[in-house]
Amino acid sequence: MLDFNSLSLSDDKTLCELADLFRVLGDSTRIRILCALCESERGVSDIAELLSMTQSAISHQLRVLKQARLVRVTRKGRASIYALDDDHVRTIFEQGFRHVRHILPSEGENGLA
Amino acid sequence: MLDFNSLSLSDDKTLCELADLFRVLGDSTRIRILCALCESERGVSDIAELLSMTQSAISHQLRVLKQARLVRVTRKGRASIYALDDDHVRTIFEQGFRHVRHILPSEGENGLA
DNA sequence: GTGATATATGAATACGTGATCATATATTCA
DNA sequence: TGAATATATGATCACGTATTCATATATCAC
Repeated sequence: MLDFNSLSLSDDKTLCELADLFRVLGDSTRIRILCALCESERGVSDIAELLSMTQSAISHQLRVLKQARLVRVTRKGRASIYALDDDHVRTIFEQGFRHVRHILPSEGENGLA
Repeated sequence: MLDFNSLSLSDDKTLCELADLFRVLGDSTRIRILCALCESERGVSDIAELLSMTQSAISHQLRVLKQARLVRVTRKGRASIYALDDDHVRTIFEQGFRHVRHILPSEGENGLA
């Protein structure tokens, strides 16, 4: 557990970085990209085809995800292979899903998924 | 652990809800409000003063946070007291911080906080 | 009831941003 | 080298949204 007293309002820089992280996650295209990468690493055009979007749109979004340290790239020939930067992203996702799906309707851990 | 195979691209509705949740978290004002509420429940004008913002701006944002089920309200006299909806929010924050602060540089759980 | 206080809300505006189009860069192969 | 393929990038536009201002609603004290 982290110490949330350290999250006091004085630490504005960290809070802005946190908001920035969530802002990057707050777009359905980027979420779908990350989901695609949860399964396995992929090239740009593969992702574009998976999501039925243009290569350009995906490339632009991958740039955003890379800047946020959420994905990493490796060149393989003329392809850029993108992957989740670490398993961290999965954990953030997991908590988000718990909220969205109301696994914890109000309090208590008795899952009624 | 959740099953991330269930996060396949077919489940677009859930993915959009997830993006919506993160979008709400992706604003520094709302993050600061939630942080203020991490400490204790508070009235609107208290929050406004804490963040040096207008009552109106805070009220508008609290509405967004309420719609996202991130905060709940109780009336006490003429004051509306806002609080985190559940401890869930803290957990989501925690994961976000872990990423921002790079507590896990690449992999492994050995915290070098 | 009136006045004071606390919050909510609607309209307007300024700003950020996601997708598109055209084009540039990079890599492989002949 | 030149053609083909894969990706990156800059400009533009349309749209969403955070804040402000003015005002409405609600609650308490009298």
